[in-house]
Amino acid sequence: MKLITRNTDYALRALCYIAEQEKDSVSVPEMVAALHIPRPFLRKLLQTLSAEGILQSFKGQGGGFTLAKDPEQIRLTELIRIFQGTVELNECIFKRKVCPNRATCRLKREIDAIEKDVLRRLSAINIASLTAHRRIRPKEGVRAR
Amino acid sequence: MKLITRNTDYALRALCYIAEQEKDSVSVPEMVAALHIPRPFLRKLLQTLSAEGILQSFKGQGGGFTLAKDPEQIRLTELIRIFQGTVELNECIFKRKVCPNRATCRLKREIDAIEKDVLRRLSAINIASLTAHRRIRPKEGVRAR
DNA sequence: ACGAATGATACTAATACGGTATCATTAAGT
DNA sequence: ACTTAATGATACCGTATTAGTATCATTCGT
Repeated sequence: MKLITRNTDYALRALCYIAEQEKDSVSVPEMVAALHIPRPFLRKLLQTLSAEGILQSFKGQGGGFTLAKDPEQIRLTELIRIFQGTVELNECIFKRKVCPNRATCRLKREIDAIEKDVLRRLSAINIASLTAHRRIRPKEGVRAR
Repeated sequence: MKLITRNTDYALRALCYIAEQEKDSVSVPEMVAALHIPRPFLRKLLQTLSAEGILQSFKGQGGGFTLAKDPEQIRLTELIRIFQGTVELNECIFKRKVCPNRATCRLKREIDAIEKDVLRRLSAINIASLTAHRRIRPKEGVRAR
């Protein structure tokens, strides 16, 4: 049973790495060298983050990725949602229908409470809280090169 | 992302059902009728519980299953271990080796803390806490029929 | 002896996870 | 304009886990 899959883990590492660089953009080759993540896998993952609006990408020679949001705004729960779907520790078998079992529904309440707790704690984790120093991001849309 | 799989869920229901019956043993046909779990699936699951010492089984005509332990002693964490393996929300990618990433290790500490908390709360859940009333179990090895 | 139950075990189908491969598109540098 | 180095999009593959089925052997009450 895993709470965090490799996808999410790699994404976290990549995002932290990007956040820590004092650059305008970080390329895949650089991240492959630094993080030892399989190249095609990392690429797919970064593209997903880009499509989700977490990274901003720059195509062409000298291109790469940069954070599209403040590090504080990139939360672990969001990454889990992207790569692992909704956080539902529970998922009652009898969806929508009235649950016919008293014990099961009591269980559901318990698990729900635990889930809420886990989510609260997970959502406190973000890229800023995982990196030591803050990075000054360039202004919206501007990119000095 | 699921914390509890269907196996574990079904096992919980079956165990609660058995606990709630005031009988010496409960048969598979009865449970199939009551719980709507696919028969072969339920059978396999009960056999596993039997092999793990959680249920006691009686073969032959009129046979069935009964709890082998007090309901308080049958914990959710135990069922999760049986059907889903060790509870490890974390599982660092770099096992044994020194983790090369500062941010990742900070994450690991956080997740570890959350995991400990989840386990503590899950282990408080057991068959007794999920069923309304207590069942008076027959004495060790004795079975009036 | 028969029937109704569990024991043991092998098999199948669906899904998620981890990873690869390929071609298209874009933009910088010459 | 051409080349090159980067990302975009998309399809594919292998393995593990989960969910479920099928079959035959064994046991025991009647």
